[in-house]
Amino acid sequence: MTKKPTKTALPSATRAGAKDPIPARSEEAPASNRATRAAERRAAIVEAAMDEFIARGFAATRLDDIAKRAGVAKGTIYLHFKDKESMFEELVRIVIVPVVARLTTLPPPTGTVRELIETFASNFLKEVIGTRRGDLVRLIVAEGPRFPSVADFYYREVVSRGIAAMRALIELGIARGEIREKDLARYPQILVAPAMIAVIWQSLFARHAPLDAQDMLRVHLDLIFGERRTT
Amino acid sequence: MTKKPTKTALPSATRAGAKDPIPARSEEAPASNRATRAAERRAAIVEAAMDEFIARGFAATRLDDIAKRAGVAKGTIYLHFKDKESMFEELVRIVIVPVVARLTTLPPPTGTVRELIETFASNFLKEVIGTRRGDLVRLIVAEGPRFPSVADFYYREVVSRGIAAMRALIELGIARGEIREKDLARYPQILVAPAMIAVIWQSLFARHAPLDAQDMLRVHLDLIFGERRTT
Amino acid sequence: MTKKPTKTALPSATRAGAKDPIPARSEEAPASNRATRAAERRAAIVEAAMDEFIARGFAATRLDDIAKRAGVAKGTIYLHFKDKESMFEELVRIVIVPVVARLTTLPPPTGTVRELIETFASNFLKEVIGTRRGDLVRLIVAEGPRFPSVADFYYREVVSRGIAAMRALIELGIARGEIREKDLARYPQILVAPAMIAVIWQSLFARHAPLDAQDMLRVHLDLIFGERRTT
Amino acid sequence: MTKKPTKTALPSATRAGAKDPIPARSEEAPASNRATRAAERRAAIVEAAMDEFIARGFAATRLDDIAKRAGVAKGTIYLHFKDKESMFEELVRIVIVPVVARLTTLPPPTGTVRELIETFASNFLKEVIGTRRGDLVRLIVAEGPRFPSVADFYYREVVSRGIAAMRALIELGIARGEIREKDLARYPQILVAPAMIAVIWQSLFARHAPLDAQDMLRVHLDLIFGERRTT
DNA sequence: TATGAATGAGGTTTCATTCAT
DNA sequence: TATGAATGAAACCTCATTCAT
Repeated sequence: MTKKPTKTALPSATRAGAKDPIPARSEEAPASNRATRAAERRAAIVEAAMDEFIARGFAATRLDDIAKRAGVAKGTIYLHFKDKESMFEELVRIVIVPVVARLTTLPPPTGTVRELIETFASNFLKEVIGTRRGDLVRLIVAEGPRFPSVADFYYREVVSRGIAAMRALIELGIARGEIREKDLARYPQILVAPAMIAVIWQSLFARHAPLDAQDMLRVHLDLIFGERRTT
Repeated sequence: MTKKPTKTALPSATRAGAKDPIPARSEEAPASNRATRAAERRAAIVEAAMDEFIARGFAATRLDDIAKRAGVAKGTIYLHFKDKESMFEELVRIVIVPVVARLTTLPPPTGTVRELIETFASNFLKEVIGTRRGDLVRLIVAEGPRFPSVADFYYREVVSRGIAAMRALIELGIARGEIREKDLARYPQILVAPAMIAVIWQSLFARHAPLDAQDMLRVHLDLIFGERRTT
Repeated sequence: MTKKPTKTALPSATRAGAKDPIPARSEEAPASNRATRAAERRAAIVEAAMDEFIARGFAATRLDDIAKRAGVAKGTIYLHFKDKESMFEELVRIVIVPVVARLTTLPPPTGTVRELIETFASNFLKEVIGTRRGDLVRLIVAEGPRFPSVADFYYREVVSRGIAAMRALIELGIARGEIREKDLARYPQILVAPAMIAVIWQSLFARHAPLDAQDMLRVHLDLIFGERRTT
Repeated sequence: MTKKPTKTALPSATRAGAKDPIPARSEEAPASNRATRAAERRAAIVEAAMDEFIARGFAATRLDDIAKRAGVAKGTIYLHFKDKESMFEELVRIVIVPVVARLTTLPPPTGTVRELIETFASNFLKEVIGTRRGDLVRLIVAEGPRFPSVADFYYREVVSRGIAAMRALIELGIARGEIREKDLARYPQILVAPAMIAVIWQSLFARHAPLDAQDMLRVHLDLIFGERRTT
């Protein structure tokens, strides 16, 4: 018994339909050809790697664990990624791109600006706070300085777009007279700051003092729109 | 690499006292005895370790580099710290405690609440943004989940106190009629959120889009206090 | 820098023909599949480790030397054993088990009890004295107190069985009238004591005063069986 | 370890009269001068080192622990011993010499040979079994091969003398007709073998199966002297 | 003589990466 | 394409020894 049998026994099936729509259609597509199999494996690796990187950070994550969690051999990872570092960099892209894609498919703006922002923020909080996507934000904050390409990508794809979108909304609100503070358009960061804080708070301090992010956001919007809103 | 020998630049400090009855020690190099030397070394290690941990994160930091940067041998570190992990945990305490101590030495509250907050925040930004203390915040965000004791300590010593202090100020502002949004007292996090965002922004995105934290804070305070203030 | 740079200086030459039956059988062993190769490596590590542990004791043995002697990389050892300590513990089992297995395949007891014991002891001495198995006994004596599990295992598998077997023989001898000293059955240790002493003597004092273990044993049996036997 | 120990060459002068009568006269010599203090420290180091070496073996013993146990600073050890290896070698001498000295001051042989041996053996067992002296035997068995000078010294001072003394006794017994087995004089080891076994048994297996060494020895002597003795 | 902080070589162990199958 | 045994550089940590006090 010199070796731990491990086996972990959680092949890709385990988290099957849980996250993205990609993997584990094995029963309905038994004839899965080679390309499909490869794509499934790659997806499994991506899933597993995200989980591990989020849980441990880049340096402390072992490829061995990723392989086990993905249900592939260690060497297989190198068929899909050049090395650990570029895997991490690609990963962030792979995970972020569909999120951005979905967000940029904005619903047609209807209602007041406050309603728009409130709806958007509410969805954001629901989909991010306490989820893996929230941890991804924390991961980027953590590893950004050591992975400038990751920080750059994140800024380009997420932050700058988000800031621009917020600015557009703020300007609309100002034009419509919903927002009085005109300088807010220069700092859309203020709009999202509480949401970011909520995400980080959740990871670090939730067990000491739970934070009702939705309610906090409502108070914040009251500050900006200067009125009370009964939710 | 990151090495920076430093050498601590200890002057020769001709140890006197015990033997030579003719001291002849320079008045500016006071009795560098063994305990003092040890304390200096420990301080050098703390400095070096903070730099390395901030630059690389916990897992990627090599004790070898810390030793080189501190100008001591590898083994010397183990005279002061049990192992890498407890060194990290102690480090956060060592660096945070004096900061907290200074902040809790509150200046006598004079002027309007807005002036109080503005002064405090301005000092905070000046002393934190872009400094190692700001990076420490990012480090805690990054490593917190893997070092619960660090997150706990930070919450207990910094976050909970800061929240309490902010809440007191907010309630004072509400009582004095400076702040209209009464619910703000329930979420002092809103007050500090832009400052936190500024700290993180500085680490990650400053080179893409510099952020005038002081000005942003002024806008934020305008939202809260509902008036324009000429700085 | 208190010790010489070591140099080890025991390249593959050391174990030359001694243990590796492994290589260069390319034409007759085409079926050397991965599992077989792994088993061979494991066996090589076991061999090398036994040699090193016997030569230096547990604490002074370097895994580096074991690896070199076994012709594998240092990391390979950790594919087969959890760490140095459990390697040592397993090793003792690995080496002892087949010996015990062979001994418990008792030959059919024929002849007088003295003949039985004499044959058994003679074989024992031939197979143990001056061989690595003898050194293993010394190793267990040396490390036993620091490895209770090893001492326990050795007691359970070897000592208690050996004692029981000796006791059975003694009782048979008493019943048949060959042995007069009835109390001997209470202390079968007396029967084997000279053999143990011979093993230890061989390791420590042979170069000062060689000991004819076979002859000594004959004298000892004369004491027990009370008669002269012409060998 | 890679260094050959040896270095032997310690002439008897080294420890000349230095160590036997030394220790602990602190209460009767309150004016303990420097030489006395040094001798006391040295004795404390010897005591502590023996305990540690016996408990852990040579390689696993830390000078730090010896120093702590002896109540001196680590550096002090180097004022008394050249290094760890020669300390170990000297230690064995220091501890063994007075024992040998006492044993060689034999009481005048009176009574039957069996009585002589019985008395001697009884004292031996009482003073050795389960005491640190017994562990010293095990220590020498353990470290002997790596410290030839220790094994040599032990053989010269203890083993060869003991064998010679036993042989003389056996020959006396044969001459007096107490011992019938004349060949026993060629293997005095047989006489002491059970005692040695008892010593080792005590260290390793006592908790599994306690051994009444005194009683075992009586049975053994019955074998040799061919008679029953009522104790 | 005594101290103990400091050293740094060397030990054990880990893990990203390779490569024969 | 996939595997996973094997590698070996490099990390953490220990501890015999030195030396300034």
